Amino acid sequence: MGVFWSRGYHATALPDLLRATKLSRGSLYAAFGDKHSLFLRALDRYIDDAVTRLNIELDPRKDPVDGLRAYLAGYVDRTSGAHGRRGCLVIATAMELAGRDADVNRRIASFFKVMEARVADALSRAKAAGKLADGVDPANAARILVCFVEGLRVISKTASAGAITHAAADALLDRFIR
Amino acid sequence: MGVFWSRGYHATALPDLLRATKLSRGSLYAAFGDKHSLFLRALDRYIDDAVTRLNIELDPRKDPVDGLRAYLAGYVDRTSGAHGRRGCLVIATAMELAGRDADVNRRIASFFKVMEARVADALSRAKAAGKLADGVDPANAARILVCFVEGLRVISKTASAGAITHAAADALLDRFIR
DNA sequence: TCCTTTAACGACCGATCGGTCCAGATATTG
DNA sequence: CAATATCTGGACCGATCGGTCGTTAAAGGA
Repeated sequence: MGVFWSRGYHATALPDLLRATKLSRGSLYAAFGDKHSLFLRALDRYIDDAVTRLNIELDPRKDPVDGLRAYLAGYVDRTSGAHGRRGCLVIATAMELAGRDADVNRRIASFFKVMEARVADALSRAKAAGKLADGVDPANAARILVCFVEGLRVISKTASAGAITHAAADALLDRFIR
Repeated sequence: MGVFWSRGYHATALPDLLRATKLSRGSLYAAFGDKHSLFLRALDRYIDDAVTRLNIELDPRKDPVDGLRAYLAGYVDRTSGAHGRRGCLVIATAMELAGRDADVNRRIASFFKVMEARVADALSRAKAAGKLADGVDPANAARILVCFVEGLRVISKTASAGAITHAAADALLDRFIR
């Protein structure tokens, strides 16, 4: 997974995968089929990890505002420094392959949908608890937050997301909660 | 430019470029040097176009709030339907090459910086005109808006940005202006 | 112990990659 | 019109791509 994450699909050559898996060519093809299948496996694992984290942070049994704060803070941290420059496998894959690879497209679309749904759910719970500012629609706000964090990962491929970003994330959430 | 935009750097092979430029291999190399130089040229043109548009939309002589609205609306439109699925050359390049190509990194970083600066400037002017909501910091809000639009381009690689997105963009801006 | 079965290995494959270079067409000039 | 300069096209190059396959080593059972 790591090698695809660091380099992207096309830029990852068989020798890279062999080095990463410590397998020989033959064994790798016996175990995973082909490069594309192996990539799909890696992508699935990456997405699983992300969804798991999402389910923890935005757990319905926890306070939704705390959850949202943790969700945003997690993204800010993950986009800082070296981690940030590594980027995000989902976004890189979306830009590189989503348009021409149906298997990939399905996975990415579903992931974004799940994330937006989880965030929207947390916002709805916050609204029900009277913790949202007036006139905030959970669906719209969820899309805003998701776009914000994904955009974060993009711009922090080049510029490190420093203190400003943390402040921006806080400021964004503060616009929604009361 | 179009072929790099549609396919990405690595996935664009010489034959694609020959077809797109209607040049032969020899002529193309005489005119542009190599694939990398040609790509940089395409990237520069793409960025130039974007900056030009930015300068028009956020022209200091026009109303900053109108400008910001046009800026957001432009991105939403550009991420809808087929245009959206084509994605954004800057983002795709950022994810694909920024980490390993200094020339590319410089261009992308500078572009994001310019965009954020233009947006922050418009927000500052809006604040000076008393059009911003209480407690809104132009620098933070600028980062939020930039991340939002870039995130928009990412998620609309798979899901079409429909009416919800338009509403989200409006909702976001409405949180900042009074 | 020896034979069978399984799994790992890397040499090898055709295709295609980015890049070079020369033959021939075209245009220019005296 | 002829000689020269310019440019273009595509054959060709070594390297590397993703993928296959025969060989060899290891493991399991009788």
